[in-house]
Amino acid sequence: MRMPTIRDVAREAGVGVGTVSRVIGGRPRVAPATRERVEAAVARLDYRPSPVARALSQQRTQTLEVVVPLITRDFYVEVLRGIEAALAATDYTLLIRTIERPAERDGVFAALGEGERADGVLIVSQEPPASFLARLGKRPAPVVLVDATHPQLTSVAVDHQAAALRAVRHLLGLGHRRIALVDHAAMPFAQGSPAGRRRGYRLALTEAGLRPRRSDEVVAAFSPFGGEEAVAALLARPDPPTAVFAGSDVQAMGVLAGARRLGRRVPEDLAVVGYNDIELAGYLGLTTVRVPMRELGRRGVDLLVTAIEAPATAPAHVLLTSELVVRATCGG
Amino acid sequence: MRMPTIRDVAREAGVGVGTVSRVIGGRPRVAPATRERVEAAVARLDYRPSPVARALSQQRTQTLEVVVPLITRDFYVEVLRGIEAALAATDYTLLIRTIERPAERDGVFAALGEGERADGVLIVSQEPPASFLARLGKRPAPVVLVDATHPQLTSVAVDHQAAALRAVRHLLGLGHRRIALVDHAAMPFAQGSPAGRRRGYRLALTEAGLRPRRSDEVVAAFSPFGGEEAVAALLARPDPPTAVFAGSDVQAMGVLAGARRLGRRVPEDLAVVGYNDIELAGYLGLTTVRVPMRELGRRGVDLLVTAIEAPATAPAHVLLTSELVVRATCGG
DNA sequence: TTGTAGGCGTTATCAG
DNA sequence: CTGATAACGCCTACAA
Repeated sequence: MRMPTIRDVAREAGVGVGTVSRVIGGRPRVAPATRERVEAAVARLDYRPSPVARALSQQRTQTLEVVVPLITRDFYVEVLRGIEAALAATDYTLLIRTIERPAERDGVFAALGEGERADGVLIVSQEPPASFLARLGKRPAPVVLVDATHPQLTSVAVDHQAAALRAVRHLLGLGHRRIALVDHAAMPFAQGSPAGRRRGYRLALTEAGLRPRRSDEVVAAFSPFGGEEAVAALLARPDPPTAVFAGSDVQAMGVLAGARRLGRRVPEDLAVVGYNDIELAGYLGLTTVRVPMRELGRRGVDLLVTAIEAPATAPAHVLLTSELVVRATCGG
Repeated sequence: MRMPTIRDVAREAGVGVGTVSRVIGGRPRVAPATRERVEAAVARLDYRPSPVARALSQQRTQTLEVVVPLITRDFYVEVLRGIEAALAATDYTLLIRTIERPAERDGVFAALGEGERADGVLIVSQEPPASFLARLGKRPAPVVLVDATHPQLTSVAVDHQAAALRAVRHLLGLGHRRIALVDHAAMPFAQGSPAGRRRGYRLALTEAGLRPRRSDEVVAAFSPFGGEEAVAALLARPDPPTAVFAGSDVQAMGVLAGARRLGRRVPEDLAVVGYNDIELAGYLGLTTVRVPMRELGRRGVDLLVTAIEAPATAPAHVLLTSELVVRATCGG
């Protein structure tokens, strides 16, 4: 019932363990005949090397750890898919940690580089806490930030500000002068995307000679309901906006439905632009910002694997670009 | 730059490694004063025990492996959330393997119980291949099937047939006599849910004295587009159905939109029932079958952890029940 | 209560 | 080309 070990194989094949190790490691310098004997013994015993023992001996686990916030959101799921896709080409395995509640955050980061459980870490949409950075200072381990940035750490991010700027400029170009921003609240430790979008939004208005109004920036729940509530409130005002830029397609979907429910036509009465370009967006004919979500994950893995395999170089900062996908809801 | 080991701590604290091991393992029988000295040394050195070495020594990795098909679908994401939730209470860690393409399947299962990389395995919505089962016969390892069943393996599943039966019965009770089934194709190695639903659908019709027609069973792409195409084809027939039972909420969403686009009112002209009860369903007012997706994951973890910690007992088979959530689209 | 030695399964080194 | 043997870092007897 015990799993056969390399020693069992060696005995079975009548060779030393070193030779077996060379054979299963696919290393050269072993006589063809010997190799064959060993392979036969491996097959007969159905031997499989222990990844744990190998990891201890080589100081390498062939595992990547990824820290990701609540995996419900399409954004993270897409990033994960990108990570998975990139991983398929390597022989690394994925260890996943999610931070669903802020309280979990400290524990997760404390255990993060913990005793080399993984060869590298991918942190998605989170700002690493100071304690973690301090630890890194002493024993630098390969870490890559995805959809976040930090001067000392390698990262792959998207410029949310530039993306929002472009989206709002497009609406301005269409003649809109009252444009509302409907976004979700920033996550406790990842102000990133909503903050960037807000800056881009304000900048676009300012550029056009308009004064951004705080009352046009609405924070709504991250769901269609949130979007619907927000648009209802906006349209109930004496001077309603003629366009809405939403911080997520999910909220944009609610904006669309809410506007229609109130008898407004889209895009004639209200133009709507979303963010992310999830699968649903195409179906809804939603004009939106296409964020390279999978690419974020893929590049993250590339950078991490490079960092693991190459000697520590200076942190790289990759910035991916988003593009505006014009469909029906903006009237462009 | 080297990570401190238990030996460094022992030297620093002026004790033996055994004592340090006892302290960090939280075991009793160590003098308070000694314990304090050791803890101080641990803090000073910022020592963290190596999970790899511990795993090798204890033959236990404190890791659970989960095999899940394409993580895009809400169903799997929800199951994963359930798994995560249950895991949070334990000190196990998650190793994830996805099977996006059928070709990956063999490789994943071949490497599955491989040399104790994990203490247990959770297989989601997949029928384990014969080769895997054979291996299990020789060296039984804790495995739990989620949303799938096998006589020899512990499992937690939902009765898709019963759920479909109930949903279609409901439509029949509302007076519908032409009810179409719009479902997606079964995955290569997991006929499970579409097959079960089809049986339930047919059974309900038969019970009501109706003859199920093959032409009323439409296989559509797993997307809103798929649902929309399917409903368009159905409504174009000379004798269109008055109700549609969809195999997923995502497709039901397309059915809704497609029907409306063709000028049909829902539920007056066409009743629609979905499946799964994803978040969007509530928003759309979609009547649907609530599948306990998170619960599947949670129970799976419970069963697995039990199997790991208790001696091998007979395989348990847990069957979870779904309920029909009546909202607006069925006219009930 | 505490220290020491042996073992967990591999890989790497180094004679032969 | 091949076989011992010493790490790798920890845990668990066992002895003191």
